[in-house]
Amino acid sequence: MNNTTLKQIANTLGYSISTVSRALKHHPDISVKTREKILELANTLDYEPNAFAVHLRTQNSKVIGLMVPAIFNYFYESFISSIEEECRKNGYALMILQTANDPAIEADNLKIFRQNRVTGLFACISAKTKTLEDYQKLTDQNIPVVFFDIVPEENALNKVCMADEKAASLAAEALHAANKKNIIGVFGDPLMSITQKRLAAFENYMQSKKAKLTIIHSNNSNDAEQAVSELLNSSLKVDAIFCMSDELLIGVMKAVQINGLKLKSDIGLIAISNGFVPKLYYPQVTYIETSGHKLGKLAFTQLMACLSGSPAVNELIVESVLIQGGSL
Amino acid sequence: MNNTTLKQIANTLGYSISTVSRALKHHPDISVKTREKILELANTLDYEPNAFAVHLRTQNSKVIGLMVPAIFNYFYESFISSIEEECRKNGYALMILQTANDPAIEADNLKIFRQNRVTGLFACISAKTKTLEDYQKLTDQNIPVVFFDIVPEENALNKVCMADEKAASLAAEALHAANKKNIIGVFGDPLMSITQKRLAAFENYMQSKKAKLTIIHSNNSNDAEQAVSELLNSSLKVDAIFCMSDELLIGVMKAVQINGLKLKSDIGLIAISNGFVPKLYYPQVTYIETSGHKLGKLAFTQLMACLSGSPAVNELIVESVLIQGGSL
DNA sequence: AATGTTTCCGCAAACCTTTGCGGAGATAAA
DNA sequence: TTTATCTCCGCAAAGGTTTGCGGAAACATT
Repeated sequence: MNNTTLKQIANTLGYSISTVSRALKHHPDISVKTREKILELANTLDYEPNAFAVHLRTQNSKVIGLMVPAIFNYFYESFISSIEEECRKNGYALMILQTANDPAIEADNLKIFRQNRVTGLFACISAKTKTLEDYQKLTDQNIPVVFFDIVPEENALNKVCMADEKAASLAAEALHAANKKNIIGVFGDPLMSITQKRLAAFENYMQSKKAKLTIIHSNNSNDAEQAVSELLNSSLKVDAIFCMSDELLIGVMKAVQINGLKLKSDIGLIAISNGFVPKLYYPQVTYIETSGHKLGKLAFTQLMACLSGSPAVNELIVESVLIQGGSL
Repeated sequence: MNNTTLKQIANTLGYSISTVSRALKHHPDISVKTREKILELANTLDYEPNAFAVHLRTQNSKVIGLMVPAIFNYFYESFISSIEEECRKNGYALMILQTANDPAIEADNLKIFRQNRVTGLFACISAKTKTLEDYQKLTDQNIPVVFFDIVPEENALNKVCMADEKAASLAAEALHAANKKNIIGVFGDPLMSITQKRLAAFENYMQSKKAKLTIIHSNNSNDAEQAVSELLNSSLKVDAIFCMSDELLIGVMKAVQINGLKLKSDIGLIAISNGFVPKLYYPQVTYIETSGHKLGKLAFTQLMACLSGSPAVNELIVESVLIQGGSL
């Protein structure tokens, strides 16, 4: 572990540590000649400031935390990818932890974030999170938290999320425009606020158009496949399916393929999605875009605003847009 | 930033800092009574040790670095997810950076890792990486590097990767067993060693079986879709397709669907894959599994071995296995 | 020649924790 | 009573950096 330190440079050159430190960051107090000498030696010695010492001294970690249920997820990937990009551009490092939707792990993770004195945190609460007090501890320590995607109900929090109601009603609108009247709606865990919002908006629109709606709730793609398959083989008349997420869409597409149905001619399909899954099929599945990438940019901006002392607590929304495929 | 420190606890209780420090980690020198008092106060004050101070003092960061071309990738996700799991279990935090296959960004990232004095690093070199000297700087500082998936040619390095040759010949074997004779092989960038290995093994086996082979190289799923579509519509006789990666498989499946072909009856298909993409379709695509998850576990074990002082530089291989679908 | 300004640099404290060493008091052994 | 052994705790240094303040030398101004 022969890392070069300021001290080493200072000693070999006969300057003080403070002079070296200042020279390295082009402080005007240091003469050009001295600076050059110091920079040169630092360079040949591959000097890198010890981040721990810097952070300890400056009380600023330049590390941002990110917590998601699972990295391995069509939506979060693009969010993460987008955040990482912004972090690097702005000189932050990114620390990522997964909760696996387990509140115990979630609490552990928050502790790790606190220990590492992250500058800020992006958090997607696990579906089963009951209390926010562990998050509160962070904000008590002036560590801003920006919740994204799956966010708590409470008001006085920073949140960025998709326009859930809007996305669901856009989908409903598209189904109506395509003259679909007998519809299966595939939704996720009824306890999640995201499910509730999307379901409410979807039902609301559909009722106003007098469509016949069959709602099912599935926790994963396998469940969705099973449930939809059963319905398709029952006496129920179905002319279209709506999926509230990519995960569920995968199951539904499996069911569609297994039953030998052709999209559009045999059955209509629309989903709320990040875009990756719908494009795997031909014809492409028509979807309402919820861009993790855009959400990431927005979340980062919000966190930066918090860090620069903006007191405003915000709830920001990324608008959704209909992407035409060939499935409706 | 009212973080509680050892000093605060010590002062309010009238003990010295060292006593508090020891009590908190159950050092036998401290009496039970004292320890209890200290633990209690620490608890109500939500004391968390300042990771920077700890790391600075102990010279051990407990942070592990991970660098990939892109997080948003079917293979790397599962690798990352697996690594994150192990890290958390072992008390390490994980710092993730993307290279976007840009050597300049790659160098920047390595600098960030050095500054943060990561305990170890998992690295997947970008396709265009020319020199390893930036990596060398890390190993010079006793930071072990484990290369994974796309690894340098050099010998004296820690590497974990898939059994590339074996995977390709397994696929070839399966094609032969299914009596396929006119085959399109879809491969990636011919400059990547992973492509070369897989191609060589595949061609080698096929030649021995006198199969008619048409090889194409594509850089992404769109290219693959285009190229395969053209071939399918040409006069070429084709009874099966082989894809060396998930990315390419997506394109090929698009072409298959667009041309209205049925897997197995119209055309055979086999891929080397992580498993996620093949399972999206029905029938499921038969594939040779290259598990990012397993690779992650292996890589982690190897890094731990390095950290515990094992001098052995290793090249480890994850064996591949055929997963039967319905596409052959 | 005396005073005021710059220019350039070093001192030392602070950030928070860990840990070797030593020491005071209490208990046990002789 | 003296000596040896424990028990429990504090001192102080170290890890690498940043930064307010002060000071010596050089220069410019009267």
